[in-house]
Amino acid sequence: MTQDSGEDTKRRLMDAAGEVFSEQGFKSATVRTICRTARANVAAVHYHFGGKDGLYTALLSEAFEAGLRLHPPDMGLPAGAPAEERLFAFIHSFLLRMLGEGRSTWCGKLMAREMLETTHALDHMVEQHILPLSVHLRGIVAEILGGGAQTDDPATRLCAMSIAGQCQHVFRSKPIIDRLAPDLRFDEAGIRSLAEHITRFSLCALKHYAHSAEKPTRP
Amino acid sequence: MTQDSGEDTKRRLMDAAGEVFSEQGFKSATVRTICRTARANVAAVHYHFGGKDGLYTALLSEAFEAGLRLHPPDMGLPAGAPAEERLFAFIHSFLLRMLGEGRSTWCGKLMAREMLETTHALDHMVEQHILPLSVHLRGIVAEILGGGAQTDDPATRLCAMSIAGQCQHVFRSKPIIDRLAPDLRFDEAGIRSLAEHITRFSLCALKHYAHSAEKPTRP
Amino acid sequence: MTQDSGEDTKRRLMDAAGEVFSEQGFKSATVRTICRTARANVAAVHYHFGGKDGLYTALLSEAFEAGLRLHPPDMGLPAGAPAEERLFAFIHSFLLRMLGEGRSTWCGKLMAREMLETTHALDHMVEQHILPLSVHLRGIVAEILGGGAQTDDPATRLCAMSIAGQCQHVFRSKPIIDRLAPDLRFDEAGIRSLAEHITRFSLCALKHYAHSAEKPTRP
Amino acid sequence: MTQDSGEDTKRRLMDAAGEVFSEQGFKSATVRTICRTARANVAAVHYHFGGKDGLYTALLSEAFEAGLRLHPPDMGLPAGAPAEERLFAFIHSFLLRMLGEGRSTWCGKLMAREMLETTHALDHMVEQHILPLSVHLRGIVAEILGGGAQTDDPATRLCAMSIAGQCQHVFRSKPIIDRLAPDLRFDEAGIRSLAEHITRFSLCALKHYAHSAEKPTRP
DNA sequence: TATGAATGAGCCTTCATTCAT
DNA sequence: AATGAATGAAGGCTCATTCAT
Repeated sequence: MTQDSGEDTKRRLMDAAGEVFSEQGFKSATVRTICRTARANVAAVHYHFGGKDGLYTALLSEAFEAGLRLHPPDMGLPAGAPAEERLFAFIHSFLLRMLGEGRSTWCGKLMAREMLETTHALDHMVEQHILPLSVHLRGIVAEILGGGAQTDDPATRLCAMSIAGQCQHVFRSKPIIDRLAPDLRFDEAGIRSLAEHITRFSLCALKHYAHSAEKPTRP
Repeated sequence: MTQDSGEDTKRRLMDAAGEVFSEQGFKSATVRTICRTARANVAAVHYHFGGKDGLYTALLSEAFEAGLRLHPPDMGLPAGAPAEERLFAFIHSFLLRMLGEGRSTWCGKLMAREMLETTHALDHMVEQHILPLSVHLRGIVAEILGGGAQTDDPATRLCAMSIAGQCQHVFRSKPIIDRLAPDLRFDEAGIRSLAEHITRFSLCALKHYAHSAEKPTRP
Repeated sequence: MTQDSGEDTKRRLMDAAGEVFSEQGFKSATVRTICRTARANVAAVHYHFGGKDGLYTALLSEAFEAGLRLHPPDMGLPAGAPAEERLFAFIHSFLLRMLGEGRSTWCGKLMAREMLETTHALDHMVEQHILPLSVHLRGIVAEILGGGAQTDDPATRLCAMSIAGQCQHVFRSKPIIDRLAPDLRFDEAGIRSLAEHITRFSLCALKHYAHSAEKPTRP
Repeated sequence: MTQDSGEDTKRRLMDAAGEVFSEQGFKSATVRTICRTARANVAAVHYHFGGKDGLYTALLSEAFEAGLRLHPPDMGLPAGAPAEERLFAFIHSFLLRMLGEGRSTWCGKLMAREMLETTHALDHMVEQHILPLSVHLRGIVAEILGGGAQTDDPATRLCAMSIAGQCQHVFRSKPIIDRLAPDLRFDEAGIRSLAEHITRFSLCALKHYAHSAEKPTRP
């Protein structure tokens, strides 16, 4: 209708796709539903994105970037800040990206679905966004582990995985957590509390990991 | 064909459904595929389970119990065993249930799906199986935390969540982990190694959690 | 509905496909039209033939065979009959197959369309049905040409082509012939007259072909 | 883009349509493909020709005339040339128009299509171009038949049809001929050879047709 | 005059489900 | 209890066409 309706329709389609895909998953979501939500024609998706796949890929890319832009993993901290603070920033921003409100959470939901029904978009996503995040976290971890730990050491990798796992859990198991611990709130303060716990738990672990027994003691 | 094919067909359908659903997801899986796998007629699913949904629900119920029966959370340890060993057993059995081979893993995949599209089956699942597991874990955690920590303390809950999160992560983010760390193997030895790391990481954390600062230090 | 409705529906679909495909061509014809004509469900085509392609291939095969069964190229003549008579039989049956009435003419129409929009079904058709016909004709031609002419000689091939061309023309250019020579009738007697002309024309040519100048004289 | 693109675009569209329509057929060819080939906008076809149909009709008209202009049926021979030479010229030019390269062949393909789905354009085409060609050929044929044969005699008509049929066959059954006789080439020399054969075959027939038995002998 | 965007009808196909046997 | 055939509702996609600029 308007002169810039070209980009406008594209925007509306992306927004609608974010809603629908993250709620129903790639397979379940239908192009028709997305277009109805976006008040656009069925053919618009194919015109602008080349098909359902194209729309999904474009969405995934954009969602990740939007999330990172809103809640960058260093949360504005200077690169020279102490590792402890940088770890907290990483964890806090992680939770905000996935538990916060608005379109920044699409990404988390979409990725969670991607874990169940992997599409070809995942490879690109890992290379482009997830690997850098992983390197970032492992840099912090290696510094805290100390003792000459490197970013690529197996121990560093495992510890980073333990931290990422804690972060993702509160999001991915939300339905269960809601039932087991109904008093946990996921508002701004609640998210901050969670971030503080995970940071504290992880710092304790990292600081003593190096001096702990390789295998659990068996007296 | 055979005379006792009544119950037999039902059995074969469940097995096939486990395979197909957990590999392709609920929506992607087709009744035809399941029936072909089970060497049964297309209409058999509707005859025995009333439809695709019914089959899925029936499967979900059975899968959890089968998993717990195969890899009980104490792995046969006596109730009086040291908390460290019981923690390792809990973590190890957790991983085995989800990363192992065969029908014990169906449950994990199906539960992961349930996190995205909650059905009425979840409430029953939580009450019946997950809450007991949670209590079990929190018992161990409280004991290790020491200092009079109770099973219901917020700190205990959070720490238990951190442990469960680490366990679930290796399973739920498998597609990503496969890409980021292609050398990680999930055979028997690999699973054991993972369990050892998570136990070690968590023990370090638990043992020093009580004496750590509430908030990350800000020197 | 009835017990043998399985084969019945298949039959009706083939009949409808013959009508629709031969009138509209492969691309233009729609599965819906065919199914409506056959009073069958849209999905029936995919159930019985695996798709539009499958139905088309099956139809083409069957139509050719039905035509040949109804009007065999020797028209019942003994193998030892004189070559002239066998040539007439070949030409006459050719015209009957394409200009006659009923389903035997589908094949001609379909093949005509195949010449314009070749589908993958053509290769099979050539190997299975057309090559044998070609060999048959060339056998007769070589015998009439005399002088030791072989079935595979270039001259034999060209002459056979000239004969086949005449036969096909009356069918393929029917709309034009109807306009240029409106008095030509294509009833039983008319077809016989045409066959007699083509046989006469071709016999004259074949009998003197060998002794004619290689190139048209240029005095 | 350029100032004179008005007529220029129309030209390019016609050329592109000739290529695409004659290769893919009316239904298969898409407006988009044609416009892409012509480096024109999707809407250009509708602007200049009123739609896909209009473009096709316009093309059909032009193609026939272009073909006849390029390869006239007398191929420049004086009207007084011997009938044998004029027959060869007629046949040769016929083949060149349909088997040659470039835009002269569009006509043949489009006409072949018209035989299957007659449009209102055919009547005009017959009156304007085909009837004159028919008269031309029948004049030659009557002369060769001799014995006072007239242009309008049934025998003359039938023989002319036999000749036209041979010419059209090599073009209309090309996909089959390519498979049955893959060594036949349709380059300049190949086309000349074919014209020589058809002329020779037809001359043999015409010269003895009058004295042959009405019906094939039955000894 | 020419264009990029938008439209809606229609196509082939797939699927869960039901029916008659 | 079990089967093969049939059904109808979508689903993704393509296409000719139109619209606003």
